[in-house]
Amino acid sequence: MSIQEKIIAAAMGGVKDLYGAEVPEKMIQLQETRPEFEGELTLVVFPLLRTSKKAPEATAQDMGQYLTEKCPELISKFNVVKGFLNLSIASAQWIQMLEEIEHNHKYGFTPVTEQSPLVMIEYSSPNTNKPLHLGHVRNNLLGWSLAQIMEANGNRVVKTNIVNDRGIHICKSMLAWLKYGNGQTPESTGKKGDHLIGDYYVAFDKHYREQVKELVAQGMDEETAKQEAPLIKEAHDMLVRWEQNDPEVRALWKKMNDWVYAGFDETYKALGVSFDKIYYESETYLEGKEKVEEGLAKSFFYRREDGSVWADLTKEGLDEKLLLRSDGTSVYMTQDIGTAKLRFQDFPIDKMIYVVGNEQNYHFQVLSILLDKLGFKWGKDLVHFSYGMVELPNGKMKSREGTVVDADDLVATMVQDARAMSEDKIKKLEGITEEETAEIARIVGMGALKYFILKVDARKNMLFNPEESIDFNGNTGPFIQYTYARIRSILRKAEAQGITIPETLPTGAELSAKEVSLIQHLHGFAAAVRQAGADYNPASIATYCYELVKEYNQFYHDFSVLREEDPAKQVVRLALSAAVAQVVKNGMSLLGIEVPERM
RNA sequence: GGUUCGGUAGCUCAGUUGGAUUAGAGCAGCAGCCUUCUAAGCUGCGGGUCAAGGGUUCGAGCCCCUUCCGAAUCACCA
Repeated sequence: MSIQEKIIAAAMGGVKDLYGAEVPEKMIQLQETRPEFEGELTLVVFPLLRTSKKAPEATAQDMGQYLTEKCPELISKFNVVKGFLNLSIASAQWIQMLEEIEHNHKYGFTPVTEQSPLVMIEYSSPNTNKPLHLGHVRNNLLGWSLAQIMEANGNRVVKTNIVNDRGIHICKSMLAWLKYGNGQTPESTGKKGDHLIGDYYVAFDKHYREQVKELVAQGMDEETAKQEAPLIKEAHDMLVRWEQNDPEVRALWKKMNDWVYAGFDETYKALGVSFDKIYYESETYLEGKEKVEEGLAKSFFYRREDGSVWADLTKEGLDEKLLLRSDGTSVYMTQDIGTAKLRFQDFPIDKMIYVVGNEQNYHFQVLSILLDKLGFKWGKDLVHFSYGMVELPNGKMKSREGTVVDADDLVATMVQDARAMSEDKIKKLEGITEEETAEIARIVGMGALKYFILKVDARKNMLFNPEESIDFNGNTGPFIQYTYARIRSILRKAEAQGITIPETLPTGAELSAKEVSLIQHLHGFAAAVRQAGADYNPASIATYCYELVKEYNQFYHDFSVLREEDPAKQVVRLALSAAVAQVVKNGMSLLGIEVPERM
């Protein structure tokens, strides 16, 4: 039972003994005491006034008296400010709490068992016609972090990726490669496959627009020209041949997609993300048609004279939604239904989370209704983890204007910056090798990038200015990593000096306010993990880590661990430091951020 | 126009189910602190009509209503 729970139980008893009435638990409002007042926990008595029929001060006084007399081992003293009863908790209680946290290396995490709910998280979901950019980076980091958080909350997690590997956009790249590629390959050019394909996508667009321009110059109106340009016709023709399983087109398609996948794999590896199961739209898009036919048979959907199939969602306050085109081919929605079908065949999903940008809020609103109608039990409560766009100072990223921030470039820049940053500092570290230096630069650079993105509330659009490098000081990933490295250094030195943390901590030591506050904050990790899971909110974990570390740095500045002469105080401080390091490491792992032993 | 989501310091962002005279961090600016466990740190100063107005109550940045500003979306594109 935690200290909070003990106090709440005692306070409920107090209300009954003092005022003769049972009150529900939520009437006992316990919160952390503000730093400017004495005490650690505060009981807000306003909700109890109706029961006590006394003034706030008098009620708080009653309760304070009762609690100190009833549980002297728990509460050492109290003070009353208006309707706020500030309680000082006995040092021994805090030390005991610290001991529990320090012993449990997975403190705050709920174990996963065979019976745990199965949560599938879809994220990343790239197109195979261009390399990943900053928007994908946000998606991947959020998806990965969310997966870690769900797992820490005791869910079995299946991370999945749906690759959009078919459609007109891939045909454009293929066609451009055939026309202008001269047989280039990733090997012959030394270029990552995804970047190579991206170049051809751009090349297609360039030539296509030239053709359109030419047709317009010949007097054709622009809309017609866009449809009549020979290149786009060829691309459409290629798509038809693809759908007809033309061996030549399929072979080219496979070859080029494989180049892209090899490129993506490198980027995913650098970002530290992975998937348990990858789906390809080329394999799922036909499945959706069957489900639509099923829905048609059950009259969930209807067919128009031209043959197209629609869902009427006006009763749900939405529009009518197209599910199959008049030529019988499927649209985006149909594919998502097909993918859902396959997924449910593969896994007994209890909850489905889609990590997809907020531009698709409407799509998922509709998808949820459709999946529910079609009998997917998780359809109704599917979670669209909707995140905002990454904007540049002059607006959105636009590939046509060349303002896209490339994922690989960004990663390389971050690691480079971290390297430059650490150059002079790291030399001070004893016996540092080139490998370790490079590894630290990687960890710190990625830490800065990941934290920069994840600390922002996912729902919000966020700003990235390529002109300004991402910070390494202040509220940043490296700041947190640095604190971890400092603690590890203390722990190494303590070990070398033969100072160890005993199984049972001495409870006699008097704790400073800063130490108590740190233990309290450590204790809050479990609640922070729970909250992050309930809200699907990685940013709250980032904030938690920052605040914990900020507090530890103050402690670090004001107190010494190794030079403390009272052995009881020393081991408590050592245990406190070890616990902070452990919680920081676990917290950062929920963000997919590694922590270095030295930096 | 409908729907959804945002608006907090010069800039980037926190702010748990409503709680305490003074709404917090970081960056940028200024001023201090390294013979002592790593200065990627610590301390201090300046900086705000929490978009505006009304309401609910012991109490509102947070809840309700109206208005203003911004974003996304409302395709036989994905």
